[in-house]
Amino acid sequence: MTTRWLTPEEQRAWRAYIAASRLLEDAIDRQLQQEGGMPHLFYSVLANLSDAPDRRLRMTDLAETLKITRSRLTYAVTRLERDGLVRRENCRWDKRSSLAVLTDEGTAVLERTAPGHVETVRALLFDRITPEQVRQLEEICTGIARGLQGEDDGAGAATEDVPWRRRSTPCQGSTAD
Amino acid sequence: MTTRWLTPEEQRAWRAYIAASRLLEDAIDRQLQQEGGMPHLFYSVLANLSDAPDRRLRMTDLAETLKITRSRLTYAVTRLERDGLVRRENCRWDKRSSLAVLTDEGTAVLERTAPGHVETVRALLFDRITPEQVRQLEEICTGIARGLQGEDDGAGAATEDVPWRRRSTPCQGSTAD
DNA sequence: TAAGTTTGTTTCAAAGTTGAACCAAGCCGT
DNA sequence: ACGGCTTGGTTCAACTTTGAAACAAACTTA
Repeated sequence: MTTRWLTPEEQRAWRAYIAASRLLEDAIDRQLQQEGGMPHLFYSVLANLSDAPDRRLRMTDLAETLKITRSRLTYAVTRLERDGLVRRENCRWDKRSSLAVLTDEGTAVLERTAPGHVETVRALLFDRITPEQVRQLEEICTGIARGLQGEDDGAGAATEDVPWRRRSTPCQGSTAD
Repeated sequence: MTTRWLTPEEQRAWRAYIAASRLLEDAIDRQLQQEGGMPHLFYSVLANLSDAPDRRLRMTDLAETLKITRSRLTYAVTRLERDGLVRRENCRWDKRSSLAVLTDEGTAVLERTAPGHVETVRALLFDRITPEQVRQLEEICTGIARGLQGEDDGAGAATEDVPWRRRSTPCQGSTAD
């Protein structure tokens, strides 16, 4: 079958998207690196832990919400652990699992870093688009993400609710990425 | 001044965006790595050269359109050169500049790889959003990108039109990223 | 319960990225 | 023509990411 090339509109959108996403990530990484001494992903690890019940999360669950590989997360947590911002803990119910726990120092760093980060995200993104566009963006991205993750883990049966699989309870969450 | 945290809508949009962009890039990188033996960025280098007049571009110009650092581009081109897909050439007008030139082999690889790539972009993105959303996406991304690049090079005087700075002439361009 | 499978995590080497430092070559004013 | 500034590109070490392989602890089933 002959390739369905992109229409001119699609091409423009695609190029704009590539450009925007690269520029945005770069800018955020730079800001966070300068003011927090860590790349965006590492910040997200802290932020997600901070929003989790008891400030701890299983490696796999964290990797899944962050949409990264387990291997990548292992590296990040190892580094954050070396810096004392996170600590590893063994899961009591499943000896295979390990939990990443946000330390007090990690919390402090996060609290010190969050305002600048949010400021940046605002300045670069939300201050530049209308509320209507915020909705559109969410809508678009949600759809894309759904298509991309569901592919293998099927929208099938809900995960059994064993204690160590409990999903995060509502929290403040103003810093999470 | 107290931080202006993200509203719930903004948070949802931000998270959705992060998730979608990570998943999307990963999927595209995987596809291209498998079927083309190179990451997305390297493909984009080939695609952009292919669309350039005479299939060649100054390193700086290429880096600028790709929104990456010169250093990163140097690495990519070095690798592509090793693989014979790109060749470096000295600029006749400015001895500092070097041009990246797409070789015949590079063209061949690109032509062989492009359909699969476009297919993927379609399947993961454009087949999942409405034409209206394509427009919205372009609009949003264009705005963000504008804000992010203009910051230092000011929207000021247009670059002088010396021969080796000539901007690309219209081409087919159905594969460019 | 032993064998086989799946799940959770880490390890390791190869690949790619970052940012600062460096070297030329052009540009400008004197 | 000389010094100083800017521009184009590369280099290098430190860091991060990738993906396959290795382990170990559950789970399943005969």
